[in-house]
Amino acid sequence: MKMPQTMERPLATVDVAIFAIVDNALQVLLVRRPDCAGEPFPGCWALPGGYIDVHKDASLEACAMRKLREKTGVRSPYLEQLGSWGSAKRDPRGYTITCVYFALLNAELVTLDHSGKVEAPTWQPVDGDGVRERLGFDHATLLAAALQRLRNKVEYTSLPAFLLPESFTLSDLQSAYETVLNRAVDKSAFRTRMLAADFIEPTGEQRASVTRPALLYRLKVRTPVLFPRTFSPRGETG
Amino acid sequence: MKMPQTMERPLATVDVAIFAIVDNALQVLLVRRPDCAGEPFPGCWALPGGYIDVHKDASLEACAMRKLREKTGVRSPYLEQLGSWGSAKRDPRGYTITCVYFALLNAELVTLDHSGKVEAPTWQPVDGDGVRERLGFDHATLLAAALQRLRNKVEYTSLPAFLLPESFTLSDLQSAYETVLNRAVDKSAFRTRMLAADFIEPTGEQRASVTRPALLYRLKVRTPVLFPRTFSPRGETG
DNA sequence: CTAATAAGGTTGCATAGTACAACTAAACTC
DNA sequence: GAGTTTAGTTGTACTATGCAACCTTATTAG
Repeated sequence: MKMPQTMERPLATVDVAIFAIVDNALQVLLVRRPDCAGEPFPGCWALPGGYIDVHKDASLEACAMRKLREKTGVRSPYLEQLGSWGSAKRDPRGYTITCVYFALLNAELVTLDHSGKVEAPTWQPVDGDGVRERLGFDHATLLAAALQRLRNKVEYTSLPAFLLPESFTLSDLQSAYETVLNRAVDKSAFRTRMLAADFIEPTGEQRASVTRPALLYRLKVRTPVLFPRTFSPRGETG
Repeated sequence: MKMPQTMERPLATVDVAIFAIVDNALQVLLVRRPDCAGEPFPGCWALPGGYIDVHKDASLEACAMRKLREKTGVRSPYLEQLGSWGSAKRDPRGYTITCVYFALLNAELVTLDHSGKVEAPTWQPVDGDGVRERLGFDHATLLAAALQRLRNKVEYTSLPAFLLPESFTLSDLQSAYETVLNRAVDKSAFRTRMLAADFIEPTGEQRASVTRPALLYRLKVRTPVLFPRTFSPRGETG
C-alpha cells in the first residue's frame, strides 16, 4: 500500500441542506454560484457549503455548524449528518468528497443577508419548478436524498417540531407535519400520539385568535424523539 | 475564501464494519494493526479500511466494495453507508476523514486468508470481552455506531436475511433476528410479518432434520424491505 | 408397532394504536 | 343570540402483534 504522504488526496467539503417552513411550504436555503469564468457551474444554485478547514473545524459537525452559522446566524438548529458522496466527476476541479448535513430551523430566526451580494442565500420551495434543473454539481441528488431522509423520519420522529418557534399549538405542529409530508394526517391520532410521546409540555398560555384559543406547548427536550416501533415486548417502558 | 489548491487537505479513508453470524453469535471482521514502529496503534485491532485511491475508486461505495472484496472475497454483500467521522485527533498522522460502511454477509461465503500474515482478518464477537478496549483509532466509536444502526434497522427491515445462505427456513430467519437483537421474538407474529412483507418465497424444497422438516425459502428481492410504519392511510398499497 | 421427543407450524384471544367520522367546546362576528 | 370557525374529544372498526396453547410431522427408542 502507498504511504499516505504520497497518496493523491481528494478535496473534502461539507454541504448543508437547511430546511425551514416559509409561506406554508417546505423550503431549502440555496446560494448562487459566482458567475465568473473559471468557477464551476456559474450562475447555478447550490447548497451552502465549502472546504473543510483543518485548523478551524474540530469535526465534520463543527464544520457544518460553521457553514450554517455563516449563512443564517442561527446557532442551535437541529443538525444531522445525511451521508457522504465522493467521485472524480462530481466537481470538474477534481476528485472531491462531500459530507452532507441537513438542518431544520425556524425561519423567523434567520435574517438573510441580502446586502448586494449575488451569492446571497435565498429560500426556495423544495418542490418548486425546476429547482432540480437549476442546481449545480450533483446537488440535486444531495437535496433529493435529504428530502427523502427527512420525509421518512417524519413518519416516526418529532423532527417537525424543530421547524416551529419556541411555543406552538398542536395545530401548528400538525401543520408542520403535513407541510413536510405534503399530506393530511388524522387529527385525533396525531394528538394522541404526540402527547403519548411526552416530548412537549403546555406552557400554560393560550394563543388568542379569531376562534377558540388553542393551548400553547413547548419542547420538553431538545433532542428528537422516536415514536414506538414494533417487535417490542409489551412490558418495556422505553 | 482560500482557493482549493492552497487549502491543506485532510486525508480521506474508508472503513468497513463487516458483520456475519459465526458460532450463533453476531461477529465483526477485524484486522490487526502492524506491530512496527512508526505505525499508529501497533498491535491493536481495527476495522478493515484504508485510503481512497482517486484513480481506482470511482465512488466511496466502490472503495468500500473494494476493501470488502480484498478481505473476504465476497462480491455482492449488503452494503450501506453508515456515516463519516473527521477530526485532527482521530489519527496521530494528521487530520483524517473516514467514511464508514457496514456490510452484512453469510460467513460461509468467506474464506479468511490466514497465510501467516499477522494482519490476517478474524471474526470477533461484537459483544466480546474487551473488543472495545483493544480497538485502535476511534474504531470503538465507529463499531458502536454500526451496531446501533444495525440493531435499530433490524426492528423494521429484512436486513438479517442477508446474514443467511441462499436458502433458509423461517426458523433460521427468526434465529438471525434474535441473534442480532440479542432477544427472543414471538414466533407467530414473526412468521405472519415476514410472509406479509412478501420478500421471501418457498423454494419448494424442505430441509431434512431429526424432527419435522421445515420449508426452505429464498429472497425474492436483493434489496432490503421496510416493514409497515405508521401515519399511513388505510387505502394505500405501498 | 407404538410411544416419546422435538421442532415446525397454526389457531385463538387480548390489547394497543390509529384511521375515520361524528361530536362537543370556546372564542369571535354580525 | 345565531352563525362560523377552529380547538379538542369521543366512539367505532380494523389491524398488527404479544402471548400462549394447540396441532403436525418427522425421527428415535423400546
